[in-house]
Amino acid sequence: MTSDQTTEQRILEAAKAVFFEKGLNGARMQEIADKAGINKALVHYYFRSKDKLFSAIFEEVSSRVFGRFIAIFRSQDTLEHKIRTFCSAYIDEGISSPYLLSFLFNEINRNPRVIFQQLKGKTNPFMLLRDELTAEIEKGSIRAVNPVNLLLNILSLCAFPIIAKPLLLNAFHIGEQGYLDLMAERKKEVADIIIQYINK
Amino acid sequence: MTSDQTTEQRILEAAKAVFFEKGLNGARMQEIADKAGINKALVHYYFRSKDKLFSAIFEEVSSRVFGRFIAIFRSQDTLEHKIRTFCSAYIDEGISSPYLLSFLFNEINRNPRVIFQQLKGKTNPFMLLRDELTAEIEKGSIRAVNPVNLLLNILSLCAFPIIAKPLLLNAFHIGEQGYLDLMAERKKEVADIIIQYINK
DNA sequence: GTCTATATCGGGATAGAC
DNA sequence: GTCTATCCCGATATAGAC
Repeated sequence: MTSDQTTEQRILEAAKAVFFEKGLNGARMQEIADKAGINKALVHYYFRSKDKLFSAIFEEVSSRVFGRFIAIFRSQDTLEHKIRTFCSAYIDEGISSPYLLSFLFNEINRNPRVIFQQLKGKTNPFMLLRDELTAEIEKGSIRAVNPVNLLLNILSLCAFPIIAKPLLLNAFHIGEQGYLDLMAERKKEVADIIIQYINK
Repeated sequence: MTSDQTTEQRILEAAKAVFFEKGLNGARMQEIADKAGINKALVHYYFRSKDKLFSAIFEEVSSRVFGRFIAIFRSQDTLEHKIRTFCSAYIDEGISSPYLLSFLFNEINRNPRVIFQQLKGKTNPFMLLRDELTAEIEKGSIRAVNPVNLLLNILSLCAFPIIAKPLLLNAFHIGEQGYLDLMAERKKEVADIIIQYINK
C-alpha cells in the first residue's frame, strides 16, 4: 500500500491478494481496483483482461515458489541436512503466505491444461528434485526407496498442514497461536520422520 | 443418468459433478440443468437458489466423508491395524472420487465461517480421532507423540497426493496408470512410515 | 412438476474526456 | 495515465402458461 510504488506494482499487489483469497472465478476487478486505490478502467488499461492479469500473477508466484525449493536440494550438504532445511523453509514460507499454496493447487486442479501450457518450457523442479534424490540413492547414502514417493512424502507432510489451515483451526479449536506452535513443532518432527524412514 | 431416479436426485447428482469440477463460483446452473436433463427453472423450483443447492451438496458430502473415517478408528483392532486400514481406505476413496477432496478443501478455505457454521452441532470427527489416539498413547501402545501431529501426519500423507493429482500427472509426466501404481505403492508405504514413527 | 419467456443485475470490458 | 460513463453479455432468479 506504500504509494511510492508504480501503479502497475500496486495493481499486481492488490490482484495477488484478491486472487489468493477468492480464486480466479471469485475475484472481482472492482475489488482489485479498490484495493489498489485506483479505478477499474485503469486495471484494464494495464492488463487488458482479467485472464491476462491472472496469468501474470500465476506466472510470478509459481516460478518463485518452484524456484525456492530447488535451491536447497542443489547445495553440497548432506541429504539429511537438505531435508531438514527444506522442511523448515517450506513450513515457514507457508506460515507467512497462508493463501499461496491453496491458491496454486486450486487453480491447477481447476484448469490443469491451461496452467501447464503456461509453465511449458520452464525447468521442471519436480524432475530435478526426483533426480537429486535418485542420485542420493545410487550414492548409497539412503535406503533404496521410490524417489517419487519420497519426494511426495516430504511435500505432503509440509504442504498439507498449510493448505488445511482453516480446517485445523476450526476442527481442533486451536487459535492462531496454537496453529503456530503446532507448525513450529512440525518443522523438526516432519524431518525426523523422513530421516528415520530413509535410514538404512 | 439412469432416469429411474426422482428429479431431485438427478439434480443433486448433476450438481455434485459440476460443483466438484468447477467449484461454487465456477459452476453454472445451466450446466447443472443440462447434465440433469431438465430445465434451468426446475432447478430453482427444487432448491430455490444456487447457494441452497450448494449447501445441500456440501452437507451431504462432508458428513459422508467425515463419517467414513471415524468408523475405522472405533474398532477394537490394534492401532497398527487401524492405521493400515485407514490409509488403504482413504487412498482408495480418493482414487475413486478424485475431485471430492479438492472440492472440500477449496470451499473450506474460501469460506470457513459459512462452512463451519453449517457443520455446527454435528459431531466433530477430528476431536474423536484425536481422543482415540490420545487414549492409545495413555494405554502405552505407542510412543508419546503429539496426537494432533500424529493425526495430521496420517492425513497429510493420505490426502495430499489425492489433492495434488493433476500436479503429479503433469510434473512427473506419469499417466493415469502410473498414478494408480504410485498410489497402490503408497497404501503400504504410508502406513509403514507412520507405524515406524510411533513404535517405541 | 415442467416448460418458455423474461426480468434483473452484476461484472468485464470499452469509449472518450481530461 | 487516469478518470467517468456506458455498453453488453452472461447468469441467477422469477412469472406464468401448460
